[in-house]
Amino acid sequence: MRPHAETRLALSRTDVTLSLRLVGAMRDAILDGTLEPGRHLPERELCALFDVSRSLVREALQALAAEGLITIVPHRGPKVTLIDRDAARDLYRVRAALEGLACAEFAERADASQRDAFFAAAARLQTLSEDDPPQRLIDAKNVYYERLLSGCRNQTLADMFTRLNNRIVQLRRLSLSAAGRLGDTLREIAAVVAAVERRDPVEARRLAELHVERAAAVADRCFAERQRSQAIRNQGDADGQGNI
Amino acid sequence: MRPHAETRLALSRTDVTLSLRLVGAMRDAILDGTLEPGRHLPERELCALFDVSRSLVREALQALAAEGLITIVPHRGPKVTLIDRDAARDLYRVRAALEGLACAEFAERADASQRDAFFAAAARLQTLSEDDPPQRLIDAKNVYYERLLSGCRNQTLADMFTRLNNRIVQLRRLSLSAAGRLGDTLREIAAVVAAVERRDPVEARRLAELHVERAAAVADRCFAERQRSQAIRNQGDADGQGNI
DNA sequence: CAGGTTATGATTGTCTGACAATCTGTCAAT
DNA sequence: ATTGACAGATTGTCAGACAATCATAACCTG
Repeated sequence: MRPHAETRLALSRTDVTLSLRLVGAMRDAILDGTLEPGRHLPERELCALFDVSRSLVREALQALAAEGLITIVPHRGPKVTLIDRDAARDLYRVRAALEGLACAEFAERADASQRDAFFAAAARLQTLSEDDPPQRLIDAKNVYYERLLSGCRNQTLADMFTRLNNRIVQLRRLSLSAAGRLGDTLREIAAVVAAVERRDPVEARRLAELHVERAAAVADRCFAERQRSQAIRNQGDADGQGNI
Repeated sequence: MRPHAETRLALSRTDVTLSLRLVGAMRDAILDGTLEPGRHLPERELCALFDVSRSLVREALQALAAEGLITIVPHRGPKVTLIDRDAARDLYRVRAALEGLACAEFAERADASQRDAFFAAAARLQTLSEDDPPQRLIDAKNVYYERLLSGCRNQTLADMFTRLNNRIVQLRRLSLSAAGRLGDTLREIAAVVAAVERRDPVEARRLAELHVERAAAVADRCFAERQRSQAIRNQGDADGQGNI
């Protein structure tokens, strides 16, 4: 399993089948907001949209449902999972634990080149400001996490974190735009990176958890505001998503 | 989402369709070892085994693959995921983080009845000894975890932990039988429960993590022994499972 | 008009059969 | 023994069919 010389030469066995590409395409469409949260997704519509047969659509739906990105209610069809305030809180708490673990693992296990790559991504992140286009920020953060996870040498952690993060993406679209938050974010991350740099897993973990908790608080405040402004007009579709 | 009175009366919308029952049946078959780890699973064989069509089998396979219980290599078909030593280590590290979080959350958020139920399960666990049939031990542990998770009031955490635990089950079949381990296990758990009882989330978390780390060490030792005894006879199917 | 009932259309759940693409193993040829 | 070609088995993908169920509109009935 550990990459030997030959492993580098092997062509990727993934992404060859239509099935896999479909799952990827649907996932992307959900993550980038093309398929909005809460949206109902009739199978035939998906067939037309991606130009594949119903079999493939249904297989892909099963996979995405297992990832939590869509929610299937029997006989009623799939919907893009909608995250309410409580669910968001839940997600962030788990994320705090996983991100903390990731930072600790990285601090302990990453090799020199993985550390270099990670610090480079962290430095790149610090150069950004609120004026930059949001996509650039998102990309930079993705690279940062990608390298963090790859240095952990823990595939299970990487998979679980990535999935969790995917589910949170739609929230970030709201909470990241919170005014003045970027500065705090970068400071918090810098502290984490510093701890990682001096190979202090305990402190890296603590700071990473703190960072996520702060982000969660911001997100929760966004929910509170949205809730207040939207008043009491939405009770029809507020449920129907808890039991994934 | 929070269980109100009506929620208790609602009939489970789940488990009605054949599809869902199939996934459950296949999951059970993997967890109880009927389908051994590493075993190749041709679709037609599964069709015959569960008496359903290929469509359903393929959908179920997608779901289980997303859970990590089976591994699908394109054009080569599905296999029951085999967990090697490194993967086991990875799983246990994540589990330590999640179990620690769960205990902390429970200590902070469980209500009186959830605490009662949990303590009862913990007490039941303490009554067991190495002489009891292993199935009874497994059942008791399952109840313990079930109540722990339900008291966390965090569905995401419950789902992720349950899945992780499912993947670890096949390991437990080996490591739990480690001689003399049960006493330690029970002592460690008792310490966790005590911390939960006095509502000390920080300590509960620390002790839970410690407990899982100990279990991981035992499992790793089992791997080391098995590796030494099995020598070098298995290189044909040792790989083929890293990239889930 | 309110409230419940039935008919209707749309969507999902499940099966079957088909065929191309790909893998695995065999067997002959060098 | 290595190479190459071939055959059988398995997966990947599609299309079509029909029953079960849901959502809704039309319909009674009081």
